[in-house]
Amino acid sequence: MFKEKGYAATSMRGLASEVGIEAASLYNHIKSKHDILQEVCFEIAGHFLMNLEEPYDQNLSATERLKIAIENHLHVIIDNIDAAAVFFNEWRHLENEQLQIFKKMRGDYENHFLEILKAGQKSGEFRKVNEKLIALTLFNSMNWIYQRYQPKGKWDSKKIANELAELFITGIKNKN
Amino acid sequence: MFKEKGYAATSMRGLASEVGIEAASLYNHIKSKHDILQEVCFEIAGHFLMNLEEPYDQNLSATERLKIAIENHLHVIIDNIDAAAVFFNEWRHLENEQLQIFKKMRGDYENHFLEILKAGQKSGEFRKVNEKLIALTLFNSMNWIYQRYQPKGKWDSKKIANELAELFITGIKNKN
DNA sequence: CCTACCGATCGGTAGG
DNA sequence: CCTACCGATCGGTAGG
Repeated sequence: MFKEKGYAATSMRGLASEVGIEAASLYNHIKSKHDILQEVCFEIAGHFLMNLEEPYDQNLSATERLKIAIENHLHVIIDNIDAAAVFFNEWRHLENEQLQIFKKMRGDYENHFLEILKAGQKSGEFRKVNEKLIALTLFNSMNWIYQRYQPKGKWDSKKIANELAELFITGIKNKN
Repeated sequence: MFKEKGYAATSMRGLASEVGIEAASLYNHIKSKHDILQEVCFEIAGHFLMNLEEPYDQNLSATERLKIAIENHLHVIIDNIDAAAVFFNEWRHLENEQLQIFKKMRGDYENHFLEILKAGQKSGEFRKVNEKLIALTLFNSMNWIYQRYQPKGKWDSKKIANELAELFITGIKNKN
């Protein structure tokens, strides 16, 4: 419901009737409406950040690391498609410290892409680009997929990852 | 306020106090809260669609047409940055026919990118790609820019357009 | 898990 | 443009 109507437009009574109980009964399972949003957002944030913590083989090229980062990112979205939608659209309804923590996590995550781009330019694999612009473009170009991906549809998550990785890597490769 | 808090979480009283009047007085200028959303969404939709209606030189290559489409699209967003944010985030609060019209317009617009990709593959300018996936990726990879673009910041709208166009066109060009 | 209820706030209208 | 107000609905609590 958060995905379809948005956090603010979803009522506790609406959530309750979806589960078949009264609104008051929800409070035996959760502390508040905000609590649900927090749990969803930070659960997904945790999935994304886990991808960063995996130690990577130092021998991997920036190209290979970028490909893995794209694959991992897409898999988190596709494996948690409804929660990912809430994560991307409703995070701004987080409050105070939660919002700060969220923004910090997102920044750290974006920096991962930035660092790979820098490494690739340094090694000569990638051409000279506006790293920040391209890192944000790359990041955001994957984040719409929850809107269109259908679990039983004709798109396969591995094919999507391969196609997007090829698009971007070809797009920033040094020509030669 | 729709941009920062979202449509549902923005109250008429909040809007009114931002303008320095009482909530009731707003209704001398607008019909309803929904009306404001509609006007914002369809104003931007109109800007996007105007880009499609411009007749294009039949001699232009798909590559050149794609570049122009990217430039036009980014300019609409950058020239209407707050309204564009509402357009992208709040359209789902449109109702009934308005929502149907909106989705149809968006579909038509996405098809424009799709057609350029198809034309480029036919002419041999572009390699074989999953056109629909790449068209949606291209479309969505530009739509985050309102989140980060600062009118007085260091990014220039033409530089952004050039850099993104180069990224994508290089990414789908035939190798030779 | 429920009924019953709280104060607050919502979009909007009447009437001036 | 305002005051005054409408019915509806909100998130949440008390008490069982």
